[in-house]
This record gives sequence, structure tokens and C-alpha cells, in this order.
Amino acid sequence: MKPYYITTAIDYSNGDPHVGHALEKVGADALARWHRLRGEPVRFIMGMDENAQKVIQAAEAAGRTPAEWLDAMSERFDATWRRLECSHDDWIRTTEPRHVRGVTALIEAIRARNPDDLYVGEYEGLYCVGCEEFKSESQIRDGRCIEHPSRDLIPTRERNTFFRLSRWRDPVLAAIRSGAFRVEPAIRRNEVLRVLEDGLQDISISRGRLPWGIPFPGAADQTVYVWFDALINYLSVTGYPDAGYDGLWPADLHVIGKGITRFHCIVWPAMLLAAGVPLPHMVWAHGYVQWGGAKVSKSEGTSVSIDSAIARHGPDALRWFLLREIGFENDGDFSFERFDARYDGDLANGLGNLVARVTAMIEKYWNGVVPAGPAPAEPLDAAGDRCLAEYTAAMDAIDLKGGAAAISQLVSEANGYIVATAPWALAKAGEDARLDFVLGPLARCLLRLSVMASPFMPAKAQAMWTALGQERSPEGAWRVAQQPDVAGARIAKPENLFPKPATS
RNA sequence: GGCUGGGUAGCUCAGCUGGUUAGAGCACGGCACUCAUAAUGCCGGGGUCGCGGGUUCGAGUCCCGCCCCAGCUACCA
Repeated sequence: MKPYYITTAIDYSNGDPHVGHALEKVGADALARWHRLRGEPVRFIMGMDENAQKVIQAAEAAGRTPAEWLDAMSERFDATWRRLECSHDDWIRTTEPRHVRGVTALIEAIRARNPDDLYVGEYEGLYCVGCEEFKSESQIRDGRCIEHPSRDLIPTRERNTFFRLSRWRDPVLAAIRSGAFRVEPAIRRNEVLRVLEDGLQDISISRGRLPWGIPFPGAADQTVYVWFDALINYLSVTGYPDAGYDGLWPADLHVIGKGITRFHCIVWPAMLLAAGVPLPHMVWAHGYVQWGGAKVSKSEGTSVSIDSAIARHGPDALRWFLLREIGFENDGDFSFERFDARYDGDLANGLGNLVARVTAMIEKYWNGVVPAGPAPAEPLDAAGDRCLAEYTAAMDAIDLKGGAAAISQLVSEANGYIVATAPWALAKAGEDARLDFVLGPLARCLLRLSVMASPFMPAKAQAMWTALGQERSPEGAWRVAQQPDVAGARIAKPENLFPKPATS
């Protein structure tokens, strides 16, 4: 069975990773875990974009060689995502030989299959010496570079290799319209369709003046334009062009930020079509994390570090906040006020308190061992079925906010059930049969919640799972979510899952 | 300027192809309970559904105009 192959955008390292990057990683990770949960084989990939032209300057500024500097950045990013419990199976860096091979092979495949798609032409543009790059219209104000208004822009010509992107407009358009290549959510698809309908210009895909990058096949004095190279990481990580790469390719899902939609939804499919490689099934472009309503930006002091967010309430809570509050579609705001509110409400008073009260009652009234009990027939079992159905539908639709909401809904149902049945009153009255009847559904509900929470909060879900006397982990335990059974399990009240800080 | 979305309770948002008194969560007020992390449950106050026209027996829900916000407007990773 071909694995569900999911990717995130490879990171371009121009500073420390921040919560904006983190949303994409934990969202993709939750999706990867969701597919694993249901027993599918999954291949989940992240990596680094290392052929950017600023690498050399950045390395110099840090007093390192480019290779040293890149190693350090790669390590830092990878370690950060691991701290956030990301479960990627591979980490591709575009300076690796396997990627250089993949890029070379794809360009040669285009040349072999569609020779006219690659041609030498003149690129003419305004070059900013300060930035050391060509500037587009949107980067120019009053005829000057926005970043370096004191310097003159120099009209410059360069002989480059061009990719005949224009030729692939209709095929890409058709692929999107037919659903063979899905662009989601709809707002992004509309955006892409509009651009396609307006027509495409060819793009230059080699650069002559850059000493850092992948040599352009057949033009040794040039390097591959960094975007053209970067996109190919999704393919080179599969082993392309070696036989068997199609055991993984085509990708099921590329998770990206909305800012790079065009490259992924226009240029990338055109490249693949030109090379005769199948298109990925879907691109999902998420929104951005904002800070006080403004785009997260290091230079404007509007970023929040991942370290400080993790220090606040831990990695699971950060994942929960990002996916529950901000979600994976629209932009959303990060603030410590909202983070605290979600932590206190959803996690400490919600899920955590529910686990505490139920496990405490099971210890107190059952001595921690769940009796066989009656079949699942209580209202709470039915509520669990409903919430699970909502959860499933949301997760399949990549509606992570909705999936998380279904978890909170079930927590709320369980709390309502507890008050309605008042197990403590049953215990006092010595109504043991009824007490068993009431605690059974609650234990089953917790087991379900553990499984449902596992894509969002892997460590906390594991802690719940263990507290319920289960072996191994909730990963892959989808059947348990559907038909929870805890009869005979030895349950122990865990440490507070989500302790409240004394100061807040 | 063009294009695409959006403007619904203090805040974040649901409201599908038009149809009973416009909903949820959070926040706020009151009541109840004690198994639980002073946690939980119930009840309640609160909205001219951006503005102005129109179609219709009937419009947040369709049409026209206007105002405001966001994104995109392509060789920036």
C-alpha cells in the first residue's frame, strides 16, 4: 500500500523559527498522525531550503563557512520541530547530493521530453546593488528599492535559461478544474484560477551571478533559480529519479503557507507536467499567525518565540492553541491572553479536570479496576459516537479547528453527564449497580478522548492512555475510539495533566 | 486601479440551495452541586445581522449601488 505522503514547505532560514512556522509544522503533523491513527502507512517530510542567495552573506556575518552555518540552522530547525513533537520521517536539505541529483534529473527530463520548454533568453530587470537581486514592481516605490531607497536601481540584462511556463496554462487549469489537482481551501483555488485565466509569462530559471546553488544542467556557469530547485525537494526525497520513487510519489498533500501558493499551484504542476511526472493530489495553503493583528515579523518586533510559548504551558498546549484557536485555514491571532484562556478553559478546566474527576471516582468507588459492566447504551456513549463522527468529518476535510472543537464538545458532554448522574450520590446510597452503569460510559469516554486527542497532543494523549491502564500508545488505535472497551483495566489517577500556574 | 474573500451578541465565529421568537464558545450576572486542578452543571442579560434601495407572501440568506477590512496583482525566500 502506497503511504500517505505529506510534506511541509521547507524552511528558509533567515532567523530563528517562530510560531508562524510552528503552525504549519504542527498542523501537518496532526494530519500525519491522523492518518497513522487510522492505520494508514504515512510518509511525512520536512526540510530546509539552503540554496538561497543570502546564505553566503548570512554565514559570513556569523563568521562561519556556509556549510557550517547551514548545518547549525538545519539542526536548530529540526530540533525545534522535534520539541513540538513533530513526527516527520525524513528531513531533506537542498544541499544534499540526493536533492542535487533530483533537480538535475528533473530538468533533464523536461529537456528530453519537451525540449522547447527550456530556452535561452534575456532577462531584463532592475537590479538593486544593496539587495543584490532583481526587484519586481511591487518591491519598487517611486523608482527606488524599498529596502535601499538611497541607491539607484540599475537596469540590467542577463542571459538565462527560461522555462516555457505559458505553455502549461491550459493543462494546469484543467487539472485544477477537474479536481485531479486540488487547491484548497477554496479562497486559494480562486486566487490561482484567476491568475491562470489571465495567462502566464515564462520564467527564467537560472541565475548567472550566484556562486551558491545547484549548477544548471548544460550551463555550467549558471545555477538553478532557487525556487525552481526548492520545489523539487518533494520529489528528490522520494528517491527520484531512481526506479521505485513512485512507491511514494505522487504526494497526497503539500502543506504550505498561503504566501507561496502560486509557486506550488502553478509553477510546480507545470514543471511536473513538462517532465512527465504525475501531479500531487492536493495543496493546502494555511493562513498566518498574527500578533496583535499584525503579521508576525522579526524585524518589527512582533514575533513571539517558540521557546517562550513552550515555557508558558508546554508543547502540547501550544499545539492545541495553534490548531484550536488559529486553525489551518484563515489567519488568526496569537497572544498570551488568548493562549492562557485556552489553556485554562479547554485544557485545565476542561480535559484535564475531566480526567482527574473520572479517574478519582474510579479509584474511590471501584478501587481502580473497571468491572465488565453493561453494554454501551448510555446517552454519553451516543454523544461520543456523534462527536467522533464530527471529528472524523472535520479531520478528513483538514478542518483541524473543527476536529479540536469536537474533542471539547465531548468533554463538555461528559461533564454534563457526570452532573446529571451524580455518581457520588449513587455511592452514598449504595446503588452499586447503577454506579457501575454510570462509570462505565465515563471510562469509555476518556479512552475515546485519548485517541481523539493524540494527533493534537501526543504526549498528553499518551498520559491519558496510560492512566487508563492501556498498553503501548493511542497511535493507530482508531478502533478503540470507535468501540472503546476498558473492562478489566486498572486505572490510576495521573498527575495533573494540565496544571494551572500558581501565578495566573 | 483590477481580482478574490469578508463585514452577524463585548471577543472569536456558525448560519447549506430565502421561511416559525437569529445560534455556539468565551467573557459577564444569578442559582445548584461536591467526584474533580475553587473545578463542573443549570438559568439569564446582551445583536437596527456594515449602509441605502429592490425582488418576494416572506431576506443575515437573492439582485443593484455605496462604505470599511484583508489577501492577491507573478521570477521574494
